[in-house]
Amino acid sequence: MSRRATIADVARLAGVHPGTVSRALNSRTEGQVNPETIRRVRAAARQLGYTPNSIARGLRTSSSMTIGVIVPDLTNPIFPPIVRGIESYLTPRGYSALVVNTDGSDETERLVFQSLIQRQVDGLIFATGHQGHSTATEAFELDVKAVMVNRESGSVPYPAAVGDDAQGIRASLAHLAQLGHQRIVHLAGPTGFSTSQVRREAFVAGCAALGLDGTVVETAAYTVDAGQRSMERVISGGELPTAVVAGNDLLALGVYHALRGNALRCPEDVSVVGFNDMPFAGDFEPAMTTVRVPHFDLGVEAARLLCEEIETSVITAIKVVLPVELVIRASTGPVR
Amino acid sequence: MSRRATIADVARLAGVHPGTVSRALNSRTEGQVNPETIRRVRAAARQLGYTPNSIARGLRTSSSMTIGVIVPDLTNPIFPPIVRGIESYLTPRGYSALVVNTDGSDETERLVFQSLIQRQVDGLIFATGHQGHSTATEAFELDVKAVMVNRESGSVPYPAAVGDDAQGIRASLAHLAQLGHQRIVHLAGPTGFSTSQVRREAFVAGCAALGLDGTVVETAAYTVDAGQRSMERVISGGELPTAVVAGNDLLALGVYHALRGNALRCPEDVSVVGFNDMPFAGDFEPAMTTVRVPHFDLGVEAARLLCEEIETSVITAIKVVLPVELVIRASTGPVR
DNA sequence: CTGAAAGCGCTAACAT
DNA sequence: ATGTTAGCGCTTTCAG
Repeated sequence: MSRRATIADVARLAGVHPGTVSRALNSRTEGQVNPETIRRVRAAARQLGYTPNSIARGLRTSSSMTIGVIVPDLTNPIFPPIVRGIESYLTPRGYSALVVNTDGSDETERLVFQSLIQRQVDGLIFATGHQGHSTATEAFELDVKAVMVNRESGSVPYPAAVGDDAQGIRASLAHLAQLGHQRIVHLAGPTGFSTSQVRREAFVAGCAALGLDGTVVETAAYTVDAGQRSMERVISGGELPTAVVAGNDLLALGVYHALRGNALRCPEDVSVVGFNDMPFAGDFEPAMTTVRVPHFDLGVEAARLLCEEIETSVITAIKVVLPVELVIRASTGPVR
Repeated sequence: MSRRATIADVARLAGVHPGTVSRALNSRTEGQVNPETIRRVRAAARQLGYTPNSIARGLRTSSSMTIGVIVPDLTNPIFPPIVRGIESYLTPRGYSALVVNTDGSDETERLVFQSLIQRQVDGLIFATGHQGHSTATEAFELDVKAVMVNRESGSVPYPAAVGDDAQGIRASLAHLAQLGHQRIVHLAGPTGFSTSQVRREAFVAGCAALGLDGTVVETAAYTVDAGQRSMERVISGGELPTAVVAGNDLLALGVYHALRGNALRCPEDVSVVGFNDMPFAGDFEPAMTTVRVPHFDLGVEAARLLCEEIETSVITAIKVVLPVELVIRASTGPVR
């Protein structure tokens, strides 16, 4: 990469002072400079192929115009839409999103957090909230502006953009009750996540309200394997439920696998409801009944909350809850 | 965010010159400084919670330690694994990956390219290669170091990490021939992408070699909808093939939809082979026979090629081709 | 082994 | 409306 033109080169060619070039090229300050001069500066800049060096600008203005986004694993299909939503808000405002993965490890998260801080990010979006979230605590103590997305913080009063988990579970339960289901198992996501807790509590409350025989079964992680293992325990435990409300779609997929492995059919033997409506959930075998969470919009809202926090410099512990919608497909049917 | 400690603060506390702090804290130069001094500097740094400002360092060293990654759409399930592969190579080497989306628009790509250049990225990884790829041409002319991943460049001699597309198609054809299929349609991806072209040529050559009756049908994009539309044309066109080799899994999913919409069964009426083995391809209805492409490893190789280019400053127009593997599942069966 | 000094490219007071 | 000056935080010669 050959040496690139600087503001000094442009100034020389346009016959003005570097400071003037800076003012002429910045939309906020171009009002302070003669239109004719602006024209000359622009021409010189174009001729030299000048591109502002945002590193130098960032050093001077102490704002990098980049936002760190911390996700557990980009490969989990709910995160790409969230990230795209974040970018769709940030990009038009001149920010870039620096996305990093933690693989669910607090240790890794601390490392990537450090690297984001070194890069002088203007703010952080955590998709990794959980109880005892030490990185969020550290960020909070360092006065780093941040928000949570999808999951709420388990440890600090950062704003959050989340889906209406409780409503999603209530809708699932109502749907199952209407189909005649009575004995229902909830495969609860791992403890420590706000999503797991809210969904679990909504399940218990919902069963009580509808007079259903609900049982909560733990899972070790939000993964297909964990869902399969937990469901296999349910199956071998005797009394089969007629329906399963899974903590998310991955767990529901694990339920599919366990059912198939035990020559049980879905929905004929057991109905299954997922959560998230991850991409292609409608193409699974059987097409999955699940709760659609507006992940893209969650990303947009999180970015908006963060930008407001950055601009106003006040940490408003607001929570934005977006509505969810039960999508009924082929994995649920009448009890028989 | 309160004012953070700088190297000057550390120097003052440790009673040394800022230059010495810099040397003491940098692994490449710490050999030049007294161990006892290093200890004192480290203690002072820890006490102040000092974090190096990589923006300032980048300005001084004119290297940002960030790599731009340009993808069409993170929401397309083949890209997250590629991105993770890239990061897995870059992160341990101190680089960060700045991922941006183009949504397949050259205009958007030029914009994000500009923003990456302003951010002084040390190199670029394009997952967007195609014929007349103007952004790659621009990058090349600006002497920007870059590599291609998944698709080769249609316009400039940048190195590329790609899967063995031709081999994948040959394996698919051999599998279908063995099941007795004769009349086979290839749903070719849109022209202009190296993947489309290589797969299409391999299909034609493979059919000739195996004595199969192969027909190529165009698609407008690598999407489910485009696959469905093209397959519907095939179905309404009369003579139904006994098997379809789709340009990728999304197109194959579109074939599923078209078949279902016309009360045709897969694989009983038509066998279908996809390409990529995208996540959850085994959970579709029916479980998809497809060619597994090692996307994560493609990302690793691309990052490696780029780092070599950055370090040696020579653009070696190398191509790394990774092996692929046919994964046989339930969407292909004997002809009947 | 350490200090001194310069400067990466830019912006923002201040002065004119 | 434009020029002048200083300096963001760091690394890297050059001296000593």
